[in-house]
Amino acid sequence: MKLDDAAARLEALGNPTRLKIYRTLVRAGAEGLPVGRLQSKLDAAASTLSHHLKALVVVGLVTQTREGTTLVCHANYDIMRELLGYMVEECCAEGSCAPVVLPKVA
Amino acid sequence: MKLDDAAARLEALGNPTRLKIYRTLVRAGAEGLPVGRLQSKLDAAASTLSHHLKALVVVGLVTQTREGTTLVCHANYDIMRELLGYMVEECCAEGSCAPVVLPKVA
DNA sequence: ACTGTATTTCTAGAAAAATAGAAATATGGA
DNA sequence: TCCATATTTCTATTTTTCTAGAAATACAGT
Repeated sequence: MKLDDAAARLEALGNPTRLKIYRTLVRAGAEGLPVGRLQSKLDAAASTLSHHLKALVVVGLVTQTREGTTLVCHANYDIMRELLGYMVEECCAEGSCAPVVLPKVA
Repeated sequence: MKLDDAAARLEALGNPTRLKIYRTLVRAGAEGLPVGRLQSKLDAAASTLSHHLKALVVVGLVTQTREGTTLVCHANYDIMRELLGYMVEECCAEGSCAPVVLPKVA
């Protein structure tokens, strides 16, 4: 992952509303959640939510699949994995190491 | 870690200049780097660099220790660890799981 | 106290982001 | 085709961020 891509993804996550959206989708797992469901859960104006969702989709952290009249949103786990990898990459390459021990997660 | 703290930290990293600063510090390891060294490495105006560093310090991702006339900056690995943990926490709690496999790092 | 180096704070202008109402578009069904 | 529901795009306003020059502060040495 390039630095600018990583920065763009981190920026996308670096807003409370968007982080809440993303986490809600992570919790939802593979089946995802419709936009409308997100809207009621997060209690945001539809246009605002759409705006934030777009920001997450543009950087690849969220994907959307249409099911009839509703749009279902999914967290993209691959991109998240890459982003996490980027964040700890090359740790201490030029100095003594204070190792970044990654947390254990399902 | 609270959502707002996580968002603030991600936002701090979500700027190419600040991400470069942070990664440079991660590479530098435990001994850190003086502000001036960062400035020459990244070729930024001193005031701009100071501004960005402050943003990283405020959210706890970077710490500074004075050594005489120079300020040495260090990546805070503990905070990074917590942030990474937060990002994958509660994966799929409400749905079938597309597991987030964490990357292996030193 | 005076000088030099290191770094921050002040300031201000330009650019970008956040919010949300209103209008527009897309889909499926009657 | 017409309607209802779902979602986005348009538009505008307010707020925040970015950038960097100039001035100020901090420290160590003489």
